[in-house]
Amino acid sequence: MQEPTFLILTALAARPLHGYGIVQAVLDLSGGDVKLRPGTLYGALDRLADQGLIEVEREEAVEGRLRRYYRLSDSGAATLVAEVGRLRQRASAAETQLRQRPGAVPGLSRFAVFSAAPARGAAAPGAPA
Amino acid sequence: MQEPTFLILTALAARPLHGYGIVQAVLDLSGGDVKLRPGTLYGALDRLADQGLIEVEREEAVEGRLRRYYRLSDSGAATLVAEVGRLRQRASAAETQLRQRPGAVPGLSRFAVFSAAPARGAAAPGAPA
DNA sequence: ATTTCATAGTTCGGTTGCCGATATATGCCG
DNA sequence: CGGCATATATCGGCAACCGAACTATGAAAT
Repeated sequence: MQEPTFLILTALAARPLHGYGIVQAVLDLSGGDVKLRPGTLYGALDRLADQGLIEVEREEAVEGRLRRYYRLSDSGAATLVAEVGRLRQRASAAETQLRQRPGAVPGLSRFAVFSAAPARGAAAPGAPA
Repeated sequence: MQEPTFLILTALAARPLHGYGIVQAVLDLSGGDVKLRPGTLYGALDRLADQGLIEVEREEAVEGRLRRYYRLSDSGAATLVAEVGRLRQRASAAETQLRQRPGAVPGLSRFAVFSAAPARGAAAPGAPA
């Protein structure tokens, strides 16, 4: 599963949202670095609905504009939970490997490798761009 | 960055490997669920070398068979570290959202949502397939 | 002796999912 | 009145991955 798809499921995990609401939620959840394009969003929405991971909850007409609300299905939630485990496992595996890297300083992992709050664009100390 | 690419960088983080060695390392690191296809592997290797994330360390001829060893560059290591932070952030965001999900039992997160060891194929308790 | 498997790499066609642009429509703000 | 935020639909193109076929050697199994 790719990042945009993962973030769409994530956005819908807390509550049903309509397309544009998903765009905003994903922007927020990703810390501002993933802005879903219409082609990505509606393509993914159709695909995920086909796969049964999400469902149309209801359709609302607000001021002439259509709002189609999507809800995460139970199967979608289970898929997302599995995917979270997968991401965590991948992150741990990479970290373990990086610690064995020639030149790696074992005791410095809590400085060099952050565990949350990515601080986008911040280079690892001592690691050249 | 997609999963196969991430795992290739991960495999090379500890030490240089040749193509076939990467396939085995990725299989191991992913807990057996990612078996790199040749098309994926050699395509990714060329691309990553172009991007400067990996470098050819040396070429060896063992019993008529060529072995081309690749090494993770400093820039590749920095990219991988950033990617690990990204994965962790995504995982946390999804978990936070899932806890707000209608029907989610707050105190049950350590049962329902595992933090490591995905246990592939295991459904979330109470969640239908 | 021959087949099969593991190792090791190359190439090519096909599919999927994402990107980017365009289009449509309404209401608000300057 | 033009631009912006809201809201969805659609289309062409591309990048990355998948799957299969091919070459080649040595070891193990039949």
